Amino acid sequence: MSDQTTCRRDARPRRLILAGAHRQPGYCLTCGIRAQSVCSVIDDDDIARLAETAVETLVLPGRSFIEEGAAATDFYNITSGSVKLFKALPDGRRQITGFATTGHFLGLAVSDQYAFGAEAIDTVRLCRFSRPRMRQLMDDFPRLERRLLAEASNELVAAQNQMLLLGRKTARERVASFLLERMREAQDPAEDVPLPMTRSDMADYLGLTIETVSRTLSWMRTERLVAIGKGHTVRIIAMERLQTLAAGDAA
Amino acid sequence: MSDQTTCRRDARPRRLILAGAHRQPGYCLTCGIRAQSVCSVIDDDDIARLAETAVETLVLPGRSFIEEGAAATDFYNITSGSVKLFKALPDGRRQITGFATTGHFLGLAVSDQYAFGAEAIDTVRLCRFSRPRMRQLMDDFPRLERRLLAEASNELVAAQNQMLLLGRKTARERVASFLLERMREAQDPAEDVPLPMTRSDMADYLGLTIETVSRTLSWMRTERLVAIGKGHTVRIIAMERLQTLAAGDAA
DNA sequence: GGGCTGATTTGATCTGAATCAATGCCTTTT
DNA sequence: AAAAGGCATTGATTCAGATCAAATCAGCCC
Repeated sequence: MSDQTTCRRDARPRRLILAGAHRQPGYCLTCGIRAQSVCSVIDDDDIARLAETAVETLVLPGRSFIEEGAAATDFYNITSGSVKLFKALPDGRRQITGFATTGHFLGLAVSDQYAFGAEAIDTVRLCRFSRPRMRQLMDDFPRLERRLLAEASNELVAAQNQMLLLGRKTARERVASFLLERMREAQDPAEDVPLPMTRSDMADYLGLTIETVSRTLSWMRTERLVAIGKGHTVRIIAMERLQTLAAGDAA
Repeated sequence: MSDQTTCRRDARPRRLILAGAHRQPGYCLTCGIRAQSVCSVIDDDDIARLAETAVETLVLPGRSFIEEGAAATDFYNITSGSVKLFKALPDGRRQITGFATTGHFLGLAVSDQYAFGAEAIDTVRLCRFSRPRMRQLMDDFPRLERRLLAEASNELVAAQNQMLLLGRKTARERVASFLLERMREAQDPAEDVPLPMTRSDMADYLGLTIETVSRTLSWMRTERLVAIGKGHTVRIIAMERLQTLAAGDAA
């Protein structure tokens, strides 16, 4: 743990640059997740402008690509994989402020510097947009700025819900809320809820400890609220009871 | 307490409408806080457009003007007074997500409905802008939308800091952080820190109880970190020690 | 298959803050 | 001026979750 912490603090963010900027519009034209991301507001006619701005990046599991406090030079759009966003205290205490996945746009919560760090949970692919270029795109395409404002609004709503959870919910209510949120985020809600992150990450997101997260999941299994599957998945069995618990409505 | 809670839940938001929309640009031209608010991006030449959109509103202490879950019809700009923004659970547990004061623009954290409630701490004056009209202004004045995106970004940064506080800080660290934040918000940082809200509100903001907030302030007084003044003010005595405590850096 | 490492679960004990209770203080009302 | 009401402080006790410790599990590598 101490070795990992040291390594994480001193290591420069490492990632593979695939090929630098792709100057051909085909890059963005063939993007599989364009429809669900902020890029969808740019028409096919103008797609070259977008493509010349985007730099595709691969980040290996456990590697970070945004360092808290660093100068805010870029925006990022996640094209595949899972990312944890976090803030840390000097003694290593950590609060994960969000989990981001395919289609999430990162970089709105900044002033001059990044207010958070970002680290890949599994293998992650990103498009990186430099802030000056993005600024120019926003000026040229007002729809883009409008879309970013909508993204920011959604993030603010989510942040307020997280504050309520952290400030006032019990451990059980927090874990229940977390499972339901993960389910909503999944591409196919009918399947098992994918939980690619560790118990430690969940704890850092919920303001709890690893042991309490584990204990609570075990309690839910015993109460037949969920079934804990293999390969980092959870199946929700008693959906309404879980929702009642998450809403703070249990008797 | 229960009587107040009941009243607060059932009462329709009450406020005084001063005179309806002011159709004369003089209204916004003479606004004392325009320079520090989002309205500053609108030039004097175009001020009539702004004035015809703004509805001045007076809200008495204790009254709410935004109801969580209601249809999001308006934005608000605070022109004087203090406001608490909050989310509530069914059993009355409450999390204050922010304190807003002069110059704060409210209404960005919404989807179709308001995700939070807002209530006046003291006498509050507001300008209200209907969302359709504001939408039109944003289209006509791209600077405005850009400014709102910057406001949203700042709010996201603040939200992340609040998540860190709620998720990982001790009670002492929380109260210290709160005092420093209030000091930064005050118009004149050289004077005593104004705390117009009750201990209960502080507790709901910090994820603590009334007693813990009071105990912690008393401890700080005993340790000569602060002096607790009359009329809802606190004077910070040992600034650096308080900053160290708030940063989670105390030994 | 065996060994190793990191993650997860489980058990026992501890603790920071919550809860409950009472008192004090300040402001408003009569 | 006295009473009432609301807020703040203080003391005693309790408790939800943290901390500490150990056992088990899962995945990877040889």
